[in-house]
Amino acid sequence: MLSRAAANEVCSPITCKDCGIFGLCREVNGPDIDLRLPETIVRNRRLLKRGDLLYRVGERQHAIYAIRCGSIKTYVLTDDGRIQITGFHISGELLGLSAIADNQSTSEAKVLETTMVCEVPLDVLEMYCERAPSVRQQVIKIMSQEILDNQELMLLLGKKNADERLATFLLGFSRRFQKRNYSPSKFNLIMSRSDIGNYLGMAEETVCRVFTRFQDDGLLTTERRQVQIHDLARLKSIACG
Amino acid sequence: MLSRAAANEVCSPITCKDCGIFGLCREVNGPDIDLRLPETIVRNRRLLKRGDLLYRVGERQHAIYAIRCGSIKTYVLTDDGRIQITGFHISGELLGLSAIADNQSTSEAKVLETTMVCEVPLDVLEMYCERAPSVRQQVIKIMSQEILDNQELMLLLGKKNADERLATFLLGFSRRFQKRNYSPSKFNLIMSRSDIGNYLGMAEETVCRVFTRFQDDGLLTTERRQVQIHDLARLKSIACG
DNA sequence: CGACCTGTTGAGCAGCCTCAACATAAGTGG
DNA sequence: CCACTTATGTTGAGGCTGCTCAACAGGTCG
Repeated sequence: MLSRAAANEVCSPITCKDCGIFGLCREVNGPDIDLRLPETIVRNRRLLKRGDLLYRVGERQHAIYAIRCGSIKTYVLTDDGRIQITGFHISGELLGLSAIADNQSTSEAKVLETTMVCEVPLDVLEMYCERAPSVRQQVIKIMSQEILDNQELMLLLGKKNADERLATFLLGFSRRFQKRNYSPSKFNLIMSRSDIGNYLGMAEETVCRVFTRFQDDGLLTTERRQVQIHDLARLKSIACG
Repeated sequence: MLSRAAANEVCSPITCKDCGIFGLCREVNGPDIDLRLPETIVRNRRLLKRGDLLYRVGERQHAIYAIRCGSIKTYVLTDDGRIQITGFHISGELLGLSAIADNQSTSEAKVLETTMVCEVPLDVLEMYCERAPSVRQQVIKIMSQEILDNQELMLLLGKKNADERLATFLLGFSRRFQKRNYSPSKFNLIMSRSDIGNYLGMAEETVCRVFTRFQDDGLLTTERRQVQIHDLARLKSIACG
């Protein structure tokens, strides 16, 4: 069997091509070339290992980040330390958008596996938003998309039962992997059962039980974090929106 | 006792002063006057009555909206028609930001009481984003703030119990009314118990029961939608983040 | 090899939901 | 203006989904 890293993602030599702001970089080097912006929008790259915090609550935040390869979870906290995971982010996705409001992060980002991120300082981003219309439009589009994703999670947390939650979760990952030309029916989950449960608003044990039930029903096969979906259609009907 | 409308909001003659894009309008008429933008950013105003839909799922959406006076609830739906209310919006707030991603609304907006909205077409907004840096920054800030608010709701839906949910909800409204120079401790809720329950991910009956318990504990007094909070500090400690 | 982390399964319980009945306010039409 | 209908809010009883606590198996890593 493939190792976890090999199955989902492969880190290639550092280029701007695969990062979440690929579009931004492309625009800078392409259609808007008349702007003669001397440098790339990415000012720094950082290599992080499992458990590292990319940013934490209350910290001043001067940049947004794009994941080049690897994966990161983001979460918010209650006063007494309870955690709600708000997203699992994989290569090509942007992080830190909620900090733009007041340059201060209200959430935390923890690295799940060895991860490379591209850093875009907020002032550089602002400069590009000023000069490159397509960059500006893309930033707004990405933020709008994040609001949309959050709405879907709220629907899940507020109105779905355990089966629907897990089915929705698996479908989401299936689609995201497919978009990156990985298999939509066979993939490695990058996070623990406990993290899945936290994200979906249910106990770790309940996640296990639903996985077991899905497996007994012939919907899928699991072996720890490796998932093989056998009946995407039925999974969709369970997920229900 | 004051009527519901009179207690919370008073509609003044139509100016741009009180709407959510006041800042935008101000900028257009102020610091960036050198831009010589001929018109105001608001192109249309609409008067809506209780039950009207401002926009609905799947509809093409060409504008965002600012509430001048009144109130509107927004919600998303599952395939089988379950609803999750994602927000209650009052005067001065912006709606429809999630539609920018693909010019199509994935949520619905239903009017709770007679309401006046200002309409800003997306292309006009884009034009102002191009020419007025402060408008651009403000739009991004507002979207960032919405992401932040949604994160708080996810925390509530995923990790809080019934008491914490209602306390958090009441505090949120207390703060919003205070920001508008209304009393933070005495106000009219603009929505039904059923809507509160839906928003907070709990049954209408549970909302009632928690209200009753809070009242028995001397935290507050209610009479239908009129709420008087007696112990904001204790409510805060219950809300827990 | 032992310590630890992660995942799985069982038993019992509790918080909240569902269903039902009723009270009161608000809306509607004659 | 009143009688009727409808919408909204409140309270009770009982049941169910999913949580908590606990034990254990299998990987992983020093």
